[in-house]
Amino acid sequence: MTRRARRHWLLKSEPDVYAYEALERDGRARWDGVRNYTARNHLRSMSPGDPFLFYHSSCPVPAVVGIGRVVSEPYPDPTQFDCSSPWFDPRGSPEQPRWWSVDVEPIAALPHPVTLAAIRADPLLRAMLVAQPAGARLSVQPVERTHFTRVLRLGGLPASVARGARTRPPS
DNA sequence: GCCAACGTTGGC
DNA sequence: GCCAACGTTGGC
Repeated sequence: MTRRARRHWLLKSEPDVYAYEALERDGRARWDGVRNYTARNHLRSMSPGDPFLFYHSSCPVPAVVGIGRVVSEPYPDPTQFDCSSPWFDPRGSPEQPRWWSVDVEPIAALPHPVTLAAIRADPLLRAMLVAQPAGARLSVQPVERTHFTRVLRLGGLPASVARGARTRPPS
């Protein structure tokens, strides 16, 4: 059986709403509520095992603060069917879902968060979408492997951390 | 709080 | 299909 190469991603969250620490606390979370078609398309092309950068946005110091991994296949975002949810969307039906989710788990916090300013200041990183005016607002972004590795290096994590199976200690 | 950038909606 | 109006995101 052949496996497709891992893709790398960047997921944004406002720390006031759902911080990286919350993902560590929860151990696993559904990444739902994405209501942008480009971001949706990225979500839908994720595969279990794909690593991602966890980025804090709309806060005093926007930064990549941790990494995690996708742990499910993409599936219809249940909040679109829930009329009590703020993300309810009557245009989506179980037969023809409009919005998608994946489940994610934390891998590790970055010992040194990599700030947006640092990304822009680094010749190897400044091409990242998150640093571009055109990409800054996209909440689910693809990340090049070289960029992913570089962020880990600047953040003080060995690259092997993202490759291993489960690195969090059992609790 | 301001504002630039961009996505979405809806009239035509 | 075009485009103006509007809403949202997110850095500063």
